[in-house]
Amino acid sequence: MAKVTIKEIADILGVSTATVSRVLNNSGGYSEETKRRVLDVLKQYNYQANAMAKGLRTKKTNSVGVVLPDLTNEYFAKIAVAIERVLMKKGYSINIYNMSEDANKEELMLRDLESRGVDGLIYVSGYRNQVNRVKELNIPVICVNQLEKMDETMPVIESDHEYGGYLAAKALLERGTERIIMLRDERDILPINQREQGFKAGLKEQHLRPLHISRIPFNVDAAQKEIADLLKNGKSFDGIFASSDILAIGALKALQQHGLQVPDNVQIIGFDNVTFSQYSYPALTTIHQSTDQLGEKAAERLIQSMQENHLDSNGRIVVPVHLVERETTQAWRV
Amino acid sequence: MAKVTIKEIADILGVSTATVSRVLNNSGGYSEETKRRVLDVLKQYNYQANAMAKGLRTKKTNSVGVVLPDLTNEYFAKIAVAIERVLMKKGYSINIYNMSEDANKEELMLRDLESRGVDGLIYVSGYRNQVNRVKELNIPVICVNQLEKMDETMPVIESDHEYGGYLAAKALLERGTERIIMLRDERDILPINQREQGFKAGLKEQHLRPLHISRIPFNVDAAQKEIADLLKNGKSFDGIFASSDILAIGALKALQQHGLQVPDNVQIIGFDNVTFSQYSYPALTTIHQSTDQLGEKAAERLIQSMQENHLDSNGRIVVPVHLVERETTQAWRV
DNA sequence: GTGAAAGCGCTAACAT
DNA sequence: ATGTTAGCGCTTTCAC
Repeated sequence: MAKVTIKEIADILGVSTATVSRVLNNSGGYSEETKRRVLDVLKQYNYQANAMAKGLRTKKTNSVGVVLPDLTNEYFAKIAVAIERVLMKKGYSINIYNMSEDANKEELMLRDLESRGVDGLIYVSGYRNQVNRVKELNIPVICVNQLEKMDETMPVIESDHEYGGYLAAKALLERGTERIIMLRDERDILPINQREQGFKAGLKEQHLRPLHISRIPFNVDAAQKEIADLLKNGKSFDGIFASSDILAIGALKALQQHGLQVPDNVQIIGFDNVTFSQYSYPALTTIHQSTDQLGEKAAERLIQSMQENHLDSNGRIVVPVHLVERETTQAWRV
Repeated sequence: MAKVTIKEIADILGVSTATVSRVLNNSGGYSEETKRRVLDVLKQYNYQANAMAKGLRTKKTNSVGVVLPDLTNEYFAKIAVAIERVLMKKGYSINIYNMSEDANKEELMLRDLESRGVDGLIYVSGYRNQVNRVKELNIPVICVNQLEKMDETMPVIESDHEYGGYLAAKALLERGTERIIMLRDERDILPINQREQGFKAGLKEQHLRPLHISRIPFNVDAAQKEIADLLKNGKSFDGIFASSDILAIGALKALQQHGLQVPDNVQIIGFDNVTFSQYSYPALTTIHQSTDQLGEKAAERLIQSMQENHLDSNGRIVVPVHLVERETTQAWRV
């Protein structure tokens, strides 16, 4: 029951700890015969290496940190799980640092990161300053969907937000809408700005512009209130592009409470394809972001960096997005 | 930049490592004067203890494991975050073990748990056998909402599932429904069984019984299909109690697609009060479970166990639930 | 009040 | 092919 150590295994076999260690690490320098004997006893006693002793000696912990803004947000949780799936297979375990949008935690996180000696870090949705502080740890860092432009040396994995916005504009136009508004997260962050850019570019191809762009806090209630206000003020529109499904859901609710039919009177396209978007009524048409690919690619890239033991980058990886057509848009018309 | 060690601090000050260590741990045996000097240099060099060296020496890691079935499920993520909030304040960091409903991972988790030497463990939604295996680690373990009856020595924090079911029945009856069906997770697990018990007890008080109980897989589509089938087969009902919001959402969708009005023709009550339940249309009436309390109480209790260094229990803690009335039920009728 | 030294469990030179 | 040994960074007796 008490954990068995290398020394005890060695004593049982009458060999040295070095031999046991060699077998454990497959580092060669022993006969097939000893290998077999050692392995047997190891298994028999269910030997489990002491990670702290090993880490102290080797300066490698086989663990990586994952920093994200909010674990209760399905989108981030999915990315974390995808990262874990890949890293787990390679023998790494992960420490999640849930920032809870709380600046105080940053200091605590940095201390913990340093104290525990993670071998690498994946920073999801970080601001430039936050990421720069983390770089001082001198371990490989990968960003996923960064919120501000990083310096050139930072490897980044991101969704094709701009093309997503473009797809939304195109889809709305093809389905006959003409007076389109955009509902966007008020924060001046890269992914949202890029979605807006792409969206405008899509409209511009048809020599159109958004009728109106609302900048609102990132939550359902704000979106609901905003659409209700626009309606109350007599604003007339037949299409909405929301920068996130969260906002689209709020818009949908406001329209329904105002007695408007979706998609007959107003069509809506969201962004992210969160699980719930398929269960609203009507089900939300949206731009799909692949959290799986985001997480997997980030993990693969980090593993590569950790093995090659270099910190610098070879640029960005852009993960494609696509339109998921459901019920808040009409059948294709053109 | 390179991490500074106790030895370096000691050399700078011309004292021994022992003295620095004593100051660091507030263990006394030094003058106020030295304390001040040591603290100064510590701060100046931004000293950060090496967690591995410390852990190796003290056999304490100041970390606890949190095992849960699925991180991408908001319910579990919220519990994890609540646990973290409490433990973080006490200087613990947490390792999340996301089982992804995958039995293979259990072995990996146990190895990792042992190897990293966590000081305690919180097992969320575990089966008896799983928890028993974990008990062999000889560290304090707390269960949250266990899926099967544990032995008497296991401390458990759980929602009052039974009373929740009772509340749902009472609410449905008070709002005039008479032909009530229940939609439940098909798995034979404690929380769901208890909700059913309470629900039946509530009906029985009015000398009623559920018209029908459907056992279905735990996902939206299954619920939607089940209600669609019942409707197709001419089953007539005016109230639904779903054992989880997830199922309630599926039911709502099926009713809407069948042209039925909620709550006019059919009233629905769910369970859990997941974030999304307030944003469905109409918004879901549901039984609220406090993930915050569940997580906080589990963490507090674990801290106590770890400090007292005893493994046994003092029974169960039951966290209250309550009805959250929204739009899938009618106004109170008597 | 302070220092010397041992040792936690492991790996990696360096011997043999 | 195998053993001996030093040491990773820390805490904790035991001396003084």
